[in-house]
Amino acid sequence: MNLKELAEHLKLSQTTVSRALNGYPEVGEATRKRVGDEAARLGYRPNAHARRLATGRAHAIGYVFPSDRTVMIDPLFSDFVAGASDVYTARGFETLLHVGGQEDEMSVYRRYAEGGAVDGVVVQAPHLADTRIALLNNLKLPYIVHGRLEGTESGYSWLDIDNSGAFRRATKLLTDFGHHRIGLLNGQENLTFALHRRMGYERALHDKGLVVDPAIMFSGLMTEENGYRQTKRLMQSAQRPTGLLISSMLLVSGAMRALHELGLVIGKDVSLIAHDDGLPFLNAEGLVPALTTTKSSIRAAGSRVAELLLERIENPEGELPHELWTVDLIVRGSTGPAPT
Amino acid sequence: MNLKELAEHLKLSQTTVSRALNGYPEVGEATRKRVGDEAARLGYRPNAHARRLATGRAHAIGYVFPSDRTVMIDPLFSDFVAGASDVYTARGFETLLHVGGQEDEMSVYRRYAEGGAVDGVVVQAPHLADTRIALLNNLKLPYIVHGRLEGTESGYSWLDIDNSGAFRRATKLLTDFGHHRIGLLNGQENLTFALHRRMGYERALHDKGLVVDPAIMFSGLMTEENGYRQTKRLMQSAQRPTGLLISSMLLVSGAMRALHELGLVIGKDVSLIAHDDGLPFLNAEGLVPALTTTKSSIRAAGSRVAELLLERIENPEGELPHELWTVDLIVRGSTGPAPT
DNA sequence: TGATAATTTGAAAGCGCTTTGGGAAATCAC
DNA sequence: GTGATTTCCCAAAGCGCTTTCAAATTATCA
Repeated sequence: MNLKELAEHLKLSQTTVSRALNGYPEVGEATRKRVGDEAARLGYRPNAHARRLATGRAHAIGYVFPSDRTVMIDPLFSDFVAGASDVYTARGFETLLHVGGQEDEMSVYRRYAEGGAVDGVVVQAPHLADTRIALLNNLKLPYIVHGRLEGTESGYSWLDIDNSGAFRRATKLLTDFGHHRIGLLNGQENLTFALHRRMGYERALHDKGLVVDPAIMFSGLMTEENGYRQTKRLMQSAQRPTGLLISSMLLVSGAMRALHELGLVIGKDVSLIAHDDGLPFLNAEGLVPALTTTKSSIRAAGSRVAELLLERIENPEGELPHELWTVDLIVRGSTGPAPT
Repeated sequence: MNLKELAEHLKLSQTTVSRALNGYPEVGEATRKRVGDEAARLGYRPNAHARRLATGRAHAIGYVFPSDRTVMIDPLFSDFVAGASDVYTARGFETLLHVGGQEDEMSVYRRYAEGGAVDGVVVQAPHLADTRIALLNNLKLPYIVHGRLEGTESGYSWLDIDNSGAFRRATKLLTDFGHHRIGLLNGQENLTFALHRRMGYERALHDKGLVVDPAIMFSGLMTEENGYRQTKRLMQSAQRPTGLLISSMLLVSGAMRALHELGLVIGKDVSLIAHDDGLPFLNAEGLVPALTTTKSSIRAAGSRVAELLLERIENPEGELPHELWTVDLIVRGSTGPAPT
């Protein structure tokens, strides 16, 4: 069943049927209803590709992830995309996913733009030497960055959480509790989110006149195993920290394992604050003790990014949107006064 | 730059240029080279939608996930899709993703099929009352099931791992070690993979003449928290198990936390075997003690499913492919003789 | 009532590609 | 040299929609 057949069946022109179905005003209410009813009854579905060709709009958004596992390794991405998918579907957009492979990220963008495969893309996990933005500007492919570039916040649209502020507050909570030796288990610091977290952490230390000691810091893949190993390393060092800031729940998972093994009591011997992206399978509140966290839903961010991107596509000449989300600090049982 | 312009520039017809670019034989080698070179030089990219419209093939595969979180909750899916994406891109296919939202899974399939949006779909996580297969058969939309339906293995194409065999062997390992009270922490048993695992487990118990005790079994969401809670429940019950079979690494993560808390030594007081999908962020070998696992890479399965689906699309009349993968049992330090 | 405006419908062009059905030129057999 | 193949290329149709431009119908008003 295609438009032509439907039109013939209704004894109307394709034009009218198309208009009726797409909500154009130049069609009588009676006709519109008749067309709508028949289309539904016969199960007519417009051919997506024909529509795209005719309108020149892809009605699709692209998500491209690099082939090296550094980002994919983190299960965050599924929640992020899930949050967005809702939004797209509601607006009649498809979600295109591309993960790794031989073709590098840049040439995928190029292919997307030049072949008209998508109307826009979401840029994930910006890093320090990120060249994606420049390319996308060049290609005139609308995009929105989840996160921020380092150094500049203008000239592109973004949505980010206040990583720096969150970690600053978290660190301050610990210093206020009397901790003066606080470790940091962070993501790879060539990713701006991780860098910002470190900056917030260092800033809070400076505020209190405390030293920043690289010996009790870690930056790398946020796996359970790294959480375990690094926590062990830190806690077995000569001057072990009494507080730990941890950038992801997976790192925490390993960290807690290490602490248990060392016989250290969380919230007493050592205070823990983790960043919680709200992943459904690893709940900070369900731990014992319940974790103090800086919390921000990655799924909600995914949805909002999607909305902003669609707005941008509708109105390419408008202001470049940007949003900075504050992060909740939720104090639970894993933080307490520094041991004396 | 479109085909017409490229053709004019080359002083050739669109026909010839199209054929040269797509590798048809009716074009001279010299011409083909000239066309290819110019196309590359000018950065010509065929418009994907026009091609789809002309060929009637979408060159896209759909992945649709239900809106309830039961599947999405598990980060497996990202690795599964990542494995597939490689394959698709190499063959010029896009990956379409749809997650939840108002529209239910079934109507997404319908839309995909009737609107020609995709050439095929991958069906994930089949469950007992699964109606997707019937619908897809009806819609004549090629598909492949990752997993199996309950009761029948013919009439549809599938790729599955031998869940039943894996858990049977794992259970046998424990019974051979002298365990006769073995707990099971499983996924939701309306999902066939989980059901099969339980069947393998029960079968092995029967083989040894051991009773199947529902009191030391759990079926539900595979979250860290459930792993923790259920392990606590089991180990605090009157007749606590000396062995534990666990369906996912996330459950294990919680289980180990509970065991540490209870002061039970893994591999001695209690033996652990987990199913490991090869997720990069939670490594069974890195745990202490290293975990005995039934291991099967979900990423590899994702790739292979993709290949099979593409074959099926190329040759819709061919045999329905199916593959059953055996699962490795890797014995490490978390299993040992039953305590006396 | 006739002129004008507003509403409703249609014919046809066009989006950028693939592919059918030929046709011209080159090659071959004899 | 002729006719039969083979090789290489092209014009034009068509995929299923949207949208422009124009026409037909109905409503409005002096």
